[in-house]
Amino acid sequence: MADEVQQTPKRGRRPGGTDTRAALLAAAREVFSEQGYDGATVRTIAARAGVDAAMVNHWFGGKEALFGEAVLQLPFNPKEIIAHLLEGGIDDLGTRIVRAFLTTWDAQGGGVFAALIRSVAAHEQVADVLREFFLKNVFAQLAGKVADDRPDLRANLVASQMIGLGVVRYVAKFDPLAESDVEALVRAIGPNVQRYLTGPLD
Amino acid sequence: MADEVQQTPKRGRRPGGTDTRAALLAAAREVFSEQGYDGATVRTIAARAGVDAAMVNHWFGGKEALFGEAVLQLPFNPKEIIAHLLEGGIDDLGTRIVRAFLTTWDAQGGGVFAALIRSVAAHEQVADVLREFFLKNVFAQLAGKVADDRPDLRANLVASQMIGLGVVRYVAKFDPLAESDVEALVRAIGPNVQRYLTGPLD
DNA sequence: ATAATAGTTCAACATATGTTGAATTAGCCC
DNA sequence: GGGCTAATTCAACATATGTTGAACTATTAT
Repeated sequence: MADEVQQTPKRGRRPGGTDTRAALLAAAREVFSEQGYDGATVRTIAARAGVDAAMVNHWFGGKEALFGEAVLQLPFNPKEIIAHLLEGGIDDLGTRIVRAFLTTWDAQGGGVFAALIRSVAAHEQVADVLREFFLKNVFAQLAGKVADDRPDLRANLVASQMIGLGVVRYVAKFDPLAESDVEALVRAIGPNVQRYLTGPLD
Repeated sequence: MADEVQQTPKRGRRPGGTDTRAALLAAAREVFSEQGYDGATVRTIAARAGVDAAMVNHWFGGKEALFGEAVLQLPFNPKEIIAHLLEGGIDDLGTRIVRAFLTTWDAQGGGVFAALIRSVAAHEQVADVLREFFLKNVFAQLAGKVADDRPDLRANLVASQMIGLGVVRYVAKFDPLAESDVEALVRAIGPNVQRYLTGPLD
């Protein structure tokens, strides 16, 4: 009598070749982007992926490992980008750095950059990881190409302008900078970056 | 016989004119500086102040209100600083802005700047408050003094370089920039800020 | 087909945290 | 000095969160 329709069973393995791991990674990138490390809960991420929270531990071993795979696995390869930039010579390198920076992060809607900043700000450990990352992937490559005196400082100065640009455009969202089009900002900021690369520092 | 020394009683009102409210404010500034809004727990702040966690609710009504009084009440007056900077004319304003920025935040050991960034990053609301604050106290004053074309964008650009400098020096702590002395950075960064103020933007 | 394995959910645990109310004590006013 | 008020601590609550183990089901291997 009881017309209990056999719904999709709640427990046990799902039918079909579902890729829960990939779904979690995608959801994690989204939620970490929106909420930062602390704000993003395992439950929220799992819900977005349509699976149980326990899957995070099953597939990644925990929240922190998931973060490592989701956010630090950037949606592009910085090493390649920089190598490519350096091929173009150093004369208008500042301009090209700014353009590459903006087009790269704009493509993500700025969310990934904001997530990185949030995580760096919240966790000293994350800051350490990123510092290491910058040193090996960005600064090391730049150092050999810029002017001879104080190349490390020059790389830091470039980083300061780029990070500040990212914070103002993607996190704090100051107008009109947040709404300006890429080429206008390239013209405004590029020459300053160029001075950090090849100009006199005092 | 029992030589039980009468220790300071654990409960009840304390003897002497203790200013618990001020102690909490001081502790809150410290802990928020070190840990950011989420990282700083009410219990940690209260412990640092040497009182019970319930005092936060008693004196401030809750953690959020305490944060508002502790961190947003900056240890200096930005409006005055900027007004003073503008009195010196516009020719080397960029240099003087960088010097004022560094000496101001260096005095706090960089902790207050880091706390602001952490809070902005973690809470959208805090970001709104600060954006408003910047607009009224900083940008509005600058806008009338810089070059005529696109004064708002110029102010944003200056902010981007200053914020980036702060993040690299106080939050991410990239070397050698984090360890450089103030005047070296003034010489390196000042001219770039000056260009944002008075130079051509394209 | 049957057994083994991997994937999945559920419930529960342990911990951390902001908050609250009762109990307790010091200062103040008459 | 006696009562009233404010200050303070303690214990407990409610909630949120990362994690874990048991139970259950689809797939895979034999």
